[in-house]
This record gives sequence, structure tokens and C-alpha cells, in this order.
Amino acid sequence: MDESLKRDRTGPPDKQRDGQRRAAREATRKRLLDATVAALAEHGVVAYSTSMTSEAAGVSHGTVFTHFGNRDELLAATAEQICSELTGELESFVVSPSRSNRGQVGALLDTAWELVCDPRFQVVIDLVVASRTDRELAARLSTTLDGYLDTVAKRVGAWAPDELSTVDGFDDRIRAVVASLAGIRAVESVGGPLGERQLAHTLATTILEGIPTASP
Amino acid sequence: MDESLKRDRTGPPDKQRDGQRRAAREATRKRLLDATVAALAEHGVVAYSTSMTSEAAGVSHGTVFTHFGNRDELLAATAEQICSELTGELESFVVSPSRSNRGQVGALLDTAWELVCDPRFQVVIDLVVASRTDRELAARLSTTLDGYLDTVAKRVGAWAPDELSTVDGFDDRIRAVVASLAGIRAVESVGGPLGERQLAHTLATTILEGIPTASP
Amino acid sequence: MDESLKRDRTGPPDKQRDGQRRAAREATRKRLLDATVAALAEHGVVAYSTSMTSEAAGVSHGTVFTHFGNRDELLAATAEQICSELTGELESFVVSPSRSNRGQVGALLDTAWELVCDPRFQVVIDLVVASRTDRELAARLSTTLDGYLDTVAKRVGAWAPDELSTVDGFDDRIRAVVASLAGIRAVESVGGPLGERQLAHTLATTILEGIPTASP
Amino acid sequence: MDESLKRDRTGPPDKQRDGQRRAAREATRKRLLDATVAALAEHGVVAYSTSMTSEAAGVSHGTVFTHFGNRDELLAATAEQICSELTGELESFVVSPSRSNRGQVGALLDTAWELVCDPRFQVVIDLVVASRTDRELAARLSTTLDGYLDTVAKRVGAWAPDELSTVDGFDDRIRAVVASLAGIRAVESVGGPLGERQLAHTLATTILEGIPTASP
DNA sequence: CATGAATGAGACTTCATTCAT
DNA sequence: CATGAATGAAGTCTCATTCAT
Repeated sequence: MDESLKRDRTGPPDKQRDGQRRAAREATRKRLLDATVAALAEHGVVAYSTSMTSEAAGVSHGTVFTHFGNRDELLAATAEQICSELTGELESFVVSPSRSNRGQVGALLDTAWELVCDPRFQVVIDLVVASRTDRELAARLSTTLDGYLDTVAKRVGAWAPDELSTVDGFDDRIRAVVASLAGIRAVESVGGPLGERQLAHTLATTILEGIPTASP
Repeated sequence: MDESLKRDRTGPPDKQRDGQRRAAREATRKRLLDATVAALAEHGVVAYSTSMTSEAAGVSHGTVFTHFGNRDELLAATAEQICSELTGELESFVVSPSRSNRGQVGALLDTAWELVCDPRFQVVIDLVVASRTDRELAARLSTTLDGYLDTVAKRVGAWAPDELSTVDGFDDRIRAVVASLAGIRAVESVGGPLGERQLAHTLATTILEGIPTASP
Repeated sequence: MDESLKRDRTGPPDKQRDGQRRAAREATRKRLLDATVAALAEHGVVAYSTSMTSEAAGVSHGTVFTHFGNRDELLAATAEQICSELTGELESFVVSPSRSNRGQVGALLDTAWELVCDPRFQVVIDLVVASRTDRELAARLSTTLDGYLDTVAKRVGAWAPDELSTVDGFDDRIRAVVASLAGIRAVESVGGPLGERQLAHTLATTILEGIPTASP
Repeated sequence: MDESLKRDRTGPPDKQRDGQRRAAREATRKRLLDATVAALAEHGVVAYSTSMTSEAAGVSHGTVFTHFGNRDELLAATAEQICSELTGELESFVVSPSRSNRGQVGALLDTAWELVCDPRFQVVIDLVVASRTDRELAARLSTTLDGYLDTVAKRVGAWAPDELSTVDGFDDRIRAVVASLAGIRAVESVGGPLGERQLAHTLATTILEGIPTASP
């Protein structure tokens, strides 16, 4: 196409209108993302369809695509939205201090378990697993998820006693803990709870404290 | 058409032919299941479609449904097939003995990691995660997966040193280890390996050995 | 996908069934193509949609795609169908002989004009013009159209007096005549007939007879 | 909102501003038409969509419709634009004179061939062919195209030697030539060039010179 | 007058499933 | 019992068009 046809689109500023429009657009976008999160949480990626989003958001089906272009974009954006939400909520968690490390760590893990059980986190799991065979999605998720886990690690580091947060490979350990809890949670969702929560505790505590401490 | 006429044409029961029929049927069934495993491994549940099965199995699309009635049945049967295969293969794993518990346990975990990385296990993960929002599938998977994990626990118990296998809640611990490894593996598939394998080791070792033993 | 999963699909012959099936399939295919020709003739490529085909053929929309995979395939197959039909019909045209070359050639041209006015030929024109910006379609049409024009040239060669059919580049001249008539016909379809038919005659006669004869 | 209030705000007619407005409007309209021509040339009528116009013109999608109401209007206006452009350009073509009629006519035909190969002319062909099944468009094109062909005939008449331009039905002959060349060009676009250009020459020469001269 | 978000009809296509042979 | 053509519902996505700002 001939680029020269395009004019300089300076036009009049009309800042007020643009501001309103942008706000309206963002609002719709938000509604779409929220609707998608809800739909994915309820139906799972396999059964999810874009019309669930439009229906839940109370907009026409076409609107989904004026905002996200296609289903994959929408899923990726949804993952981002969830992760950023969860990240934001990390700030407000207050982990009550405890005298012993065990107590402090235990409180952290309860928080982590809650996190993992959040329906939105379940959606992320769906997408993570789907991305095994969807390289496109994997690429999009990679950054998003990484950012989230980084933040988790940072927050936990801030709460955790110094002996813990300075352990070698602390960030990786946090990731491993989250991933483990997610796996346990997924298996639980099939067979029902099997006292694993306590095991998860055990497991995670150890990862955090590190082998050196653990083996005499 | 009159059903009795058919009978007349067929004549008295012919055991040999019936045997052949049954064998042929079983063979087809097996091919369908294998084809489904392959297709699921390659495309994932989200993108999988039943025609992938018929194509890979070299049969007509209709045949899939004369054998399994519908897609969900096929998926459930596939999960069973995979679990029974994996269970069978557990027998042939030889875990070389080691003087220290750590060594023995390490060998076990290497085996477990291999297991978890098997494409067929990935398929099971897909199905497990899908079953969060598919109660039907969850019900079917429940038994299958449980049986498999039981066997895993039993075999590991046989290999493991006595101090381990008699730990309280040993079976549950094994389940937790497998679930954790699966979770770690899934996260790895998005962001790439991050030294998690070693952490997985750490983590699992601890679960198996239990905190009481670990902390002096 | 693992090729080894496929079995040798020898199976029992059951020739009768296969014959019936093939016949039924061909019948449906024919209905689809005829319906497409009719729909294209009536609505033109721009407005045509595959559901017109299924409706006109009295089958479900899906059936269109079990036979042709996608719209483009259908269009290409339709072009083939038309060209082969038109080719076939060339056989039955009888061009009454005439004493003078002019008369003989005139009869040929009347035939050609009829050909060009046939609704099916109009469909071919639609597709030819569409293929300017659709390389895929152009490639498919290329062979089809070429074969048709070859046959036209051959038939005309058989009917035409020897002085004509041995003219240098006779085949190309025939193509040029057909193309010219098509162009004239297209312009006619916008502004209405303008005595062009006679001009077409003039024009074509000349191409066939060649300049050498024409200018003293 | 009360319409009279607006008027008050606007104040008395401001001729200068109105002039600016009109100029701006015309400029936008021109850009839209140019963009449409480019888009149609590149994608063809079948694949063309109005958003190609707005994108290429660097305006919002809505603007297309404030200027042309709907797609069909836009296409018709585009045809007009092209024809008037091409008509205008006819003026600047200089056909070098030649002693023999053949030479003079040959030069004219080269010009005609160039004309027919112009991307904009291809767009017109697209529209002409589309108008077979779009009576609305046909009606709009009728006038436009007629005007253009009239002008062509007039210009050619001015250039051509008198013996030619006074031939009976000269205008119609010109139309026939242009239509023929367009048809040949279209067929060429599918199968590639086949020496037709020279045939086109032959053909057109003859039409122009008329049969009487041609046959001794 | 330009804007661009929203619309909703409709296009193409896929897929699980059925059923006559 | 296998076959594969037919089905039709559902999915994703496009596009001309409208309208509040």
C-alpha cells in the first residue's frame, strides 16, 4: 500500500474527548478481561469459547475482537491481567510475624496455598498446561508468568527472615514451591484432598530452609 | 430388518470366528488408543480432535465411535491405557541400590523425574487439569489415577529403605512428590529449565524423609 | 504423527458397497458443483457465499466442505467443471458448411459468441478477473482454462477451412478471439449492446484470416 | 441538543472558514478515493474491504462513510475518479505522427495497450465484471464508462488519419477495440503472455481500418 | 466534520456424532 | 463391525455500518 497516501494526522487536540474515549475503552477492556477470567475459571480452557466472554461482559461478540484481535491474544491478555491482579494483591497480604522461623514460614505457606487455590490461579494453570502444545501462548506466558513469580519471590523475600531470603537460589526455590503447590492442587482436584496440604507445607518449608539445615 | 433372520444366516455359534473377531476388535481398539495418546501428546487436549485419532490409526472416523461412543469416553479410556502402560513399565525399572539413603532416594527421584517427563505423563497432566472443569472426566480419572499412584507408591516402597517406607503417610507423600514434580515440569515447559530439577530433588527428598528426621 | 500406527488397510473388498458409495458421492459432488455454477452465475463471485451452494444443492452447509475442503477449492473445481462441460458441448455443435470462407468463419463466430454469452462462461470470466489478485486461483485456473482453450482451438481447426487452420499461430489467434469476445461481452453488460456484435464479427474474422490476406 | 444554540455559537456565515472547510473536505475525499484505487488495484474487488481505504488514507474508518455513505457509493465514485483521471491523462499522450496509416495506427494501439495495462484500468475491469451481477453498480458505471470511452474515441479520432476517423461507426469500433484489449489482458493475467500483444495489434488495426479496406 | 468503539449479521470452517450400507 | 458421507451446531473472525462525543 502506498505510504505516501497517509497524511500527517495531527488534527485538533480535543483532549477531553480523547480522554473520555480512552476511559470508556479501558472500561470495556476491563469488563472483557474480567468476563474471560470468570468464564475460564468456570469452564476451563478446553470448553471456553469467546462468546462466553461477550455474554458475560454484556457486549456484542464482535467487541471481543475489536479489543483483542483473536482468541489467543485474549487468552494471553487474560493471563497478564490475572498475574498483575495477583501481584497487586500480594501487597495487601499481611503475614503476622512469629518468633520462630517455622511459624513465619508457615504463615507464608498458608498464604501461598491460598494463592494457588484462587480460581484465577487455576486459570493460569490451565494456560500453562495448554502452552505445552501451543508455542505461541507459551511465549506470551513466559514473560507474564516470570514477572509474577519474580514479584512473589521479592515479596516473600521481604517477609521472610534473613536466614531464609539469603539462601542460595532463593528465587528459584520460591518458583519451585509455587509450582509444586500448583501440581499438588491439580492432583487434588481429581481425587479430592488427601492430607496433601500438610505435606505441601512440609515440602515447601524444606525447600525454603534448604538442605544444609535439614540434614545434620 | 427381522433380527431373527440374521441369526439364521449366522448359524450356530462359531467359537473360532468369534475369537478372531474379538482379537481383531481388540487390536483395533489398541490402535485407536495408541493413536489417541500420540495425538494428545503432540497437540494437547485443547487442539485435539477425534479425527486425529482415526487418521493416525488408519481407520475411518466412524470407527472411533463404534469403539468408544463419544469423545469423553475415548479420553477416559486413553487415560486408563496410559496409566496401565506406565504402571507396567514400573516393573522393569531397576533402581540400583546404594549405601546411603540419600543415594537410594536420589535414584528413585531420577526415575520419578523421567516418569514425569514421559510424553504420556504429559497427556495425563493435560487430562488432570482439564478435569477441574469436567466433572465427568474427573470421576473417570479419579479411579485410574488413584490406581496408578497406588502402584507407584507400592513399587517405591519395595525399593526404598525400610526407614522410609514405614514413615507415616508414606503413600500420600509419594503422591505429593509426583504431583510436585508434575507441577515443576509444567512450569518449566513455559519458562524453560531454571535449575529446578535439582530443587525438585531437594524437595522430594525432604518429603520422603520427613521433617522429623531432617531437623535435629 | 507416528506413521507406524497405521495398518495396511486392505480389508474385505465389498465392491458393491464401495460402488454405490462412490456413485452417491459423485452425485452429491455434481449437485454441489451445479449449484455453485448457478449461484455464481446469479450473484457473481463478489456476492457469492458457500451457503448459497449448500442451499441450492439441498444439502447441509457442512457437506460443501466434506467435498471441497474450502471455498477456493470449490471455486477452482467449479471452473474445471464448467470448462469440461463447455468442452463437451463443443462436440455437438454443428457448423453448417458454406461455400465462401467468410460464411464458414461467420458460422464459427456465431458459435463463439453463443459460447461467450453462456452464463457459465460468464462465471469463468468472473473467476479469471478475480485471479488477477488471487495467485492461488490463477494457478488453478491456468491449467483448466488452457485445456479448454486448446480444445476450442482444436475443434475450430477441424471445422475451419484449411487455409485458416494452417495460419501461423492459429491456436494463439483463437485464444485472442475468445478473449476479445469476452471483453466485448463484459463491456456490453454495463452499457448495453452497441452494435458490437457485428464488430466482434469483423474483428474476429480478421484475426483468423490474418493481416496478410487482409491488406492488398 | 438544541440546534439553534449551535448556530448562535457559530455566529454568522464565515465565508473564509467555509472555504477552508470545503477545501479540507475535498482533500480528504481525494485521499479516500486514491486510497481506494490503490487498495482495489492491490487486492481486487473480491478481497477489498472499506477498512483498507481508511487505513491507506490515514483516516478513521468512520470517515469513509461520512464521505460516501456506503461501500457501493465509494466503489462507484472510485470508478468515476479513475475514468476522469485516465481521461485527463489522454490529453498529455503525444502520438508521434507517421507517414503510413499503419504506423500511425500502430502508435495509437501501443498507447491503448498501455492504457489497458494501467492498474487503474484493471480496477475498472474488476468493477465492470462485478457489475454483471450488481445492477446498482452497473447503472453507476454505465455513465462513467461511457463518458470515458467517448473521450477516448474523440481523442483517437483527433489523432487518427482522416480516412479512419470518418469510417462508419468509428466510436463503436474504438469501444470494441478497448474491450477486446481488456479481454486479452485479463486472459493474459491467468496464463501469462502468449504473443497475444501482437495479435491484439492485428485485431485492433483491422477493426479500425474496417473490413472494406481489408478485403480486396 | 472526524472519530473510533460498538454492533450484529453473516462468512468460512471444524467437529462430534449418526446412520445406511 | 467398519465405513465414510452427511449433518448441523458451534466456533472464530470479518465487515459494513451506526452513533455518541
